[in-house]
Amino acid sequence: MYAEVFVSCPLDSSFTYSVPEDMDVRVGMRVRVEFGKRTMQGYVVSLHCNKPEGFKVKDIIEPIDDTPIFNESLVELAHEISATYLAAPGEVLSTALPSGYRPSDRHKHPFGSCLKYNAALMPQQEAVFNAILDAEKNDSLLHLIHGITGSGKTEVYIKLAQHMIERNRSVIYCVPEINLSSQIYERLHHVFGDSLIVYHSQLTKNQRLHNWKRFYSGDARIAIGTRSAIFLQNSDLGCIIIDEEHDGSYKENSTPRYNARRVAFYRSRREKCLCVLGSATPSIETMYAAKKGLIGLHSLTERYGDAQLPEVEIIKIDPEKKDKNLSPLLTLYTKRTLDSGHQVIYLLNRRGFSPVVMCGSCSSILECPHCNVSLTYHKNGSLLCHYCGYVQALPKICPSCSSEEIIRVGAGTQRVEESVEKIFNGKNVFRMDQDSTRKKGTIYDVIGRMNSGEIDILLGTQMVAKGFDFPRVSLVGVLLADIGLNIPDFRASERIFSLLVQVSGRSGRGKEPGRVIIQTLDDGHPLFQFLQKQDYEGFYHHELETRRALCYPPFSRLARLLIRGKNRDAVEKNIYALRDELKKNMAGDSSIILLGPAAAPLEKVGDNYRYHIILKGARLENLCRVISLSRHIISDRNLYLEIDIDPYDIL
DNA sequence: AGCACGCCGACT
DNA sequence: GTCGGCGTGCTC
Repeated sequence: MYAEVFVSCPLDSSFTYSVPEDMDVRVGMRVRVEFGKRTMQGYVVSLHCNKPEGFKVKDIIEPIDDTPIFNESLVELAHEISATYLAAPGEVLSTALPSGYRPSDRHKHPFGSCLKYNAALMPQQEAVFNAILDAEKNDSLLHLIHGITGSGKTEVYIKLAQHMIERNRSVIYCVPEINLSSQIYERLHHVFGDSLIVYHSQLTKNQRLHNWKRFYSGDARIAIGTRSAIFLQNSDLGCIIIDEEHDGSYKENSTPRYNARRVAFYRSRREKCLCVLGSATPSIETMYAAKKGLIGLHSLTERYGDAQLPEVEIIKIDPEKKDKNLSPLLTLYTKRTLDSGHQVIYLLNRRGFSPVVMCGSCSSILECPHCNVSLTYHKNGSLLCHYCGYVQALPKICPSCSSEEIIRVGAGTQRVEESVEKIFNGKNVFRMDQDSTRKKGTIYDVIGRMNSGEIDILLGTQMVAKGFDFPRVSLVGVLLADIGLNIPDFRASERIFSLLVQVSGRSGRGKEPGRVIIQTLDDGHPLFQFLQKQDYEGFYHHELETRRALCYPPFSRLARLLIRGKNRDAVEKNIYALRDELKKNMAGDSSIILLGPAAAPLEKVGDNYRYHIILKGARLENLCRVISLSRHIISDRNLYLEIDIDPYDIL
């Protein structure tokens, strides 16, 4: 007996190993094999009796699993993903499957008591629930729930999940971040008990394996997790839920660069299961597909309970003024809100103390020696690179002109925390960013302290914007809405609009009406008009026209080819060679547009120079064909070619 | 991707 | 003479 085995290597084909007489090896098992000089984990995708010729066959060393942990349908899915994202099937399988050896159930989820499940659906929610199930009968499987913040999308998801589980089918519930998964975990646990598992990268390998097996066997029927949960296997998948479908974290940032949302579409089609996307600010691509009728569109326009959408005010701030971080109006509203016993959330999407340190004499900016980004000053006196983690002490004199006039420009969460504490003396300010929540469980702690009323002002980066449900927050302040708006990326507007709608939605979730104050340097930017009216439709149409004019998605598919390496000349030389090869292979295909080559906006990260080419094409197959034909041109082992199909950002 | 082999420069 | 640079090729 012989087994076709994939290993995690950038190689297209499987390898044949012989199965020793007395060894129990079945399709869907992981095995240990000798591959060249090393032993690796392999994935058995088929068995046969044809003695291969032309090479000597090695024995499988031993099976890792005693029973299969995946089936043929995952193998087919892996091939589809491999073809779409131009990654090797073995690499896809190793990403999709858990890698532990000994299943462990030692994982304990932190429990709090901040959320309660309310089973009653409001009429709109009920209508959406019914519409989706009706459509399912007609094999209409893809659905988008466009629901304003606080409209109770989660209740609809839960009802759908219950419906499936009652019919002995299973459910995968994807959320963008682990952060959110612990909150929703608790809520779902009340409903589904031990039938629920979690699946994300913060579990250990063995915990992942344990949960994978529980879901695979049908012992657990519902899984909540981040993007990797999209690969969970089950004999009868009934529904995939992609919450906050617009979120960029569904896109994997290393090979295979898949998007869990697209994988969900593939699985929905293959396994005839429902796929329900939800968002208050759907991605332009998803909404476009919905409006074209390719995805069923459902709206939730009312907030759950008695809550109303908050009132939004846009304030132009003067960068010259001393109180630019906290305008008089925001200060006033904050005082009022705190005086009435409510809570405030401030969003400042930038961590550290000050994002730029420059010399007042020669105006040179201190940059990371490994990346071409400015170093951020942190409170402990260090200068930190937010890309590669490089740390150095704040220099006493300017490295280029030796002047002693070192100025810290701009404000991050740390600096604003200091001034907010000063202004609202005696109030409890909590700063929530990557630096303050590095320790496990901190976020859970914050949730408890917000609910108990211990925290008055929660100040943080985009972390504070997502998914929280604090009924006593009635004011949200965005301290500088411009951060990230002007980066050279076609999704910048969409990202910021979504973030600002999301954070606005944290205000006014209880009985008290909410208010949002957005401070910006550029109140003329069209985005703010739509934001002020909480007008997603308006923003969508505006953004769609921009995309149409420049032929960006949804009017094209994109592929990004990036070469990185330590030697700038080699990178540059090879990106031009790649350009020539692509052009050659594109000949006659006028449907593909090639942009570049150019230095990537982040030209150097971690000592690697980065140059890229963007391809736009009407059809993904054509893009993939041209890339496949051209990629071999890069053979320099000191260079690395990143192929990113449907990139989320192009920095 | 690793990890070999292999073929030339500068060292004890 | 050999230690070690990284170009090229293979992995069942």
